[in-house]
Amino acid sequence: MQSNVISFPPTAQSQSTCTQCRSTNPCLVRSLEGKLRGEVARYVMSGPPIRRGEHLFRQGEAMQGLYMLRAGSVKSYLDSADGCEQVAAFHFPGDILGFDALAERRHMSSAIALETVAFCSISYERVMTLATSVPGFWSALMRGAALRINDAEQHALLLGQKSAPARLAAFLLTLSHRFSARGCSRNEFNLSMSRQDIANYLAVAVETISRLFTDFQRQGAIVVERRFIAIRSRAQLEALALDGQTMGAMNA
Amino acid sequence: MQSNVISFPPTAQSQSTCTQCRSTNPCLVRSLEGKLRGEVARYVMSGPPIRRGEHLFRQGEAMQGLYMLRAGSVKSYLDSADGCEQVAAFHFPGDILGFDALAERRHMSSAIALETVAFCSISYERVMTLATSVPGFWSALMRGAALRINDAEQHALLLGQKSAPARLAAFLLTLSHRFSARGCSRNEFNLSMSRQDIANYLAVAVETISRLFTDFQRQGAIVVERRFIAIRSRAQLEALALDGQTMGAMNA
DNA sequence: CGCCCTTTTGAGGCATTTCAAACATTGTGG
DNA sequence: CCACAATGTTTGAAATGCCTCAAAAGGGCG
Repeated sequence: MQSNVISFPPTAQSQSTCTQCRSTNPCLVRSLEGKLRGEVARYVMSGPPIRRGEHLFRQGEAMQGLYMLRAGSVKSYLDSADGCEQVAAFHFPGDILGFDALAERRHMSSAIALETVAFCSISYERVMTLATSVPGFWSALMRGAALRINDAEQHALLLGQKSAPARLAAFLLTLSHRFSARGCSRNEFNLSMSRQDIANYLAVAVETISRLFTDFQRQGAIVVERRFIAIRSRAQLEALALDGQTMGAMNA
Repeated sequence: MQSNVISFPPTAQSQSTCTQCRSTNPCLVRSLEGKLRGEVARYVMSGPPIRRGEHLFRQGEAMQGLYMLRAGSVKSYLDSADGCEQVAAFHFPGDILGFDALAERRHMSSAIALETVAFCSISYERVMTLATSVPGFWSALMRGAALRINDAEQHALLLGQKSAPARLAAFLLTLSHRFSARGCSRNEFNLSMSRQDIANYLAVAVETISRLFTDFQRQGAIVVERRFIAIRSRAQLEALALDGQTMGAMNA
């Protein structure tokens, strides 16, 4: 698959597009108070969109800054020493990417566009400056990082405690929730990721995903047609998602 | 298991113990420059130690602040809707806990002491204040959060891409690394967690952990005696850790 | 229109789990 | 200090969910 490396948006004072931004998606800048918003907006860069298969950043690269998704969707994944890949998360408009690089100033994961993606960015230096000068900006960032932690921990819970059917059901419900939070239908949506991506994220074989989709449909819980998903019976899906798995898994 | 709820250290101006602290472990405060250190140290509270089985905080509780481990070890875990538990991480001296609560101001996971634990804490309000007033404090915190993200993502990779033997081998190597980074032997150490905890963290059955320990020992890679572990052949362990698992898992 | 990649479907195999039962360890009260 | 209970650990044998392999069907795109 083609994967051009995307150059970071120019650091020169390219005009911030925040003032003209018509996006209705959640946004780090827009969440700030009016006066502070302008302060931050000055440093938000907006580069050209990137297309499917292009990387926002790659594991091992030096950190440039943080990225804010404005449109499209992104998959982030890790490469292990032995060449395996693990999809860590899917990102949608309003999500902030790049926290993984804040410890070592170097990306510990890669992020690739699943479809054409528009995004904004703030350089690491600006982030540092703004964090201590603009009240609210720091906590907004910290909140973003905390959300990523929560999401990653939930991911581990999913992989560790749920059966394959429960993982897929929970995945669909999570997507539904995220879409509805962005003003989209919570019962009908299109998947921007392939079956392969879903399989990897859920740590099951592609064939299993395929079989489960048809099973779920046969049960009347959903309707699947290629990448289109319609939730027919949320209750049924929720029941499927609760089916624990294997081992007792009790501790503490 | 008894699990008394530990009250948060008094918010009254109890003297910070930072100045008298003799700990040689990594520390958020000690990592700051001399002058700033004093500024932060004023707000670091030190409560009484808690014993094995007592909680630092519980999932769902309102966030009080952040905790810095000074001695002992802690296990953090998530409860899912259907009563399953998933161990998310093990924490050792120098680690910061509580980031999981920064998004909702409410803990999304629980933390329980595996042995007697000494810790310091900073209230949420102080964290907010210090973050914008003390240069370096913000980035130190952010770094802590980023480390937690990296760790959680590695955890998902482990669960998603490795066979049971590879998971255990990788786990032992990670422990070895963390202990050596704290000045302890990297080849001999005592596990502070039970087989059950390890099994849950690695998402395999307890019996499997038990069998693997004896296998590893039989292969000459390690010596196990109760909770004591000695690494005999690091190379062999590393080979075991690399054994990928199941499915091709290629994407991007 | 044909090649290529993704998705689907089927059959068999295997790593791990589950179940069952000894065994060791720790803590407790007499 | 020793039985006793409770918990944690080990070991064996059988069961199973999911993977692997194999191959066909379906779409997208040059």
